[in-house]
Amino acid sequence: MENTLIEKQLKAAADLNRIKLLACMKNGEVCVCDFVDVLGISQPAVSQHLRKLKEAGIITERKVGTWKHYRLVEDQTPLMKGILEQIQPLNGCNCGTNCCHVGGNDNE
Amino acid sequence: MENTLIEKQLKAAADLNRIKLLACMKNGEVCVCDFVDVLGISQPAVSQHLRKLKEAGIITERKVGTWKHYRLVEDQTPLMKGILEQIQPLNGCNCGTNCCHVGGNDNE
DNA sequence: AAAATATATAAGTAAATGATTATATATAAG
DNA sequence: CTTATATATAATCATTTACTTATATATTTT
Repeated sequence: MENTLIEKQLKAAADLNRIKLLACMKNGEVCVCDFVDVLGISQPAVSQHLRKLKEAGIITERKVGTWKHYRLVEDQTPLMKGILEQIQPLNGCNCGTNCCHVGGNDNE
Repeated sequence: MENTLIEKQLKAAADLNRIKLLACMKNGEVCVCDFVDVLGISQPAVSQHLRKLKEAGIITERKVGTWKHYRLVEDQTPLMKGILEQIQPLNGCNCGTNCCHVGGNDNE
């Protein structure tokens, strides 16, 4: 893996809010609205963090109606595998439990 | 390992110049003057990068007369072990070969 | 002791970053 | 078709960062 990709992924991971986003996604898909509650920052701020993680190839997205579900990509680089192993999963933030569309959960 | 240490070490590693410093030190001790040539930045800039790596607990130093030799700490955190594995060693920058005191090498 | 050398610290600056508010887009619901 | 909802983008701003030059400290050499 070349140094520039290493740098890009390290930069993407080197932020406490983005670490928390990754910690959330260790349990599965999460939608944007959940992250807003978890991080206590504005929706656009969350959106921008997610974009940075996506551009580094760490996460991917899936559109579900109006919502967007984000998750870790399946084949992480060796670098990200190692980093993700060290991040403790964060519960209570995935769509299944407290998503914006609780009571009408459309995960299958 | 708690998230704040993870963040600190990721931030310390998430810079191309500091990645190169780490790549140099994979081969052993390096002194500051060597880094100046390798990175093409000023001596104070190098000094500041090294301080950041030191404050994150990634490297340590040893004083040798007027010089200071820097090296990776022996017991890296699991996080840093993983990251360092992905950084390719960079040759031609350690004290043994082109140090400021070539011809009077005092490594033992 | 004075001069030279290696490194660190301080002060200042430009660029990058992470937040905000405002707005745009897209889908869903009435 | 209008309104509401979820997310993204744009514009702006404050903070942090990475550099520079200037200076301080410590050691060695003369």
